[in-house]
Amino acid sequence: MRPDETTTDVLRCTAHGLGELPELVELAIVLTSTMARVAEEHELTPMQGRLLCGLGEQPRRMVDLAQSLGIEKAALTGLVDRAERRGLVERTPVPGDRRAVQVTLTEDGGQAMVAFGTGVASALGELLEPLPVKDRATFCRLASAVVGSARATWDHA
Amino acid sequence: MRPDETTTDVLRCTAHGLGELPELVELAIVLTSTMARVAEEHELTPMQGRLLCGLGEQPRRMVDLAQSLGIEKAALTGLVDRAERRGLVERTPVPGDRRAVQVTLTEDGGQAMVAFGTGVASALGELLEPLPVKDRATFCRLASAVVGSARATWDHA
DNA sequence: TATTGTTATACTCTATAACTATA
DNA sequence: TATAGTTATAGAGTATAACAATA
Repeated sequence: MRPDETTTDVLRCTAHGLGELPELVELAIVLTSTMARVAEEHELTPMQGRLLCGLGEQPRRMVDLAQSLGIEKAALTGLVDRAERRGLVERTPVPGDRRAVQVTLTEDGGQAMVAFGTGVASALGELLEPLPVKDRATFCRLASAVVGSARATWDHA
Repeated sequence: MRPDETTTDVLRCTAHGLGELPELVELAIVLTSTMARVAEEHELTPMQGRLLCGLGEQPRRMVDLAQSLGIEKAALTGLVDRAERRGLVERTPVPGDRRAVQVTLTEDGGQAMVAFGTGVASALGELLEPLPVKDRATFCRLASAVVGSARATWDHA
């Protein structure tokens, strides 16, 4: 099922004077739904997609991954359990610290990761396609600026 | 817990030639996290926030709401059950169709809806604050265009 | 027969608290 | 003591399938 507008209705009422912010709410929903659709096409949950992408570069420890994904380590335990059960990732020991474990991509997981990544990039590309070429770059640049300042704020707090 | 980058890593590897699309993935995460944070500040789940906003204008029927939110009607039953248990909404009969029910905001639900909507608008406003004034409008305009074309595509399919 | 909504069931994602093992 | 990770528990959100009541 695909969402249409809803959350934005109230913003149109309560946020007058605040500009076109409701568009950002819809944008969040469109982007999130798009990624969820791509994940589903590859038989992944959105969170599994993010997990695989987090392992694209190299194995990561649980603490590290939990932080990257913005979830508690206990939640990650379950996430990795399920991904492991599906043959996407493996837990391996970390040399030099017998408390820790590394999570690594399996062969299948690596393929799923690449397929998902490619699919997301392609789907987002299609989303921008209707825009004039010049606007696409502008939009990405501004998106990047917003993300950057948001992260800067969070890191301070 | 707040997420940092992760999903975008693989895109940087697999999506070369596709431009700055990874920024859009991060943007989705930043926007979604921001709305989740605001919901939490008002003791709502993100989905409850969306539900309340969907009822801001007038009562809605279950089928209608499920469609707006992009979930199955059975899932909406549970969502409304929990919201009703918290005193945010009520189920009332629809005159003229004894199969249907309307969902309406309670007094509390209405206040929560306005508070949440205001909070979201304010939080999104802060997110744009670091941008030059001119860029803010541009960003919202482009966001609106992306959303519009995405919805147009979905409506066709 | 078709539509509206609920119930039953199962799974994913999440948090908190308590625990084990290692540093 | 502090850190890494798991287990236990509880709750939210979701889908599918089967169902009841009404149109």
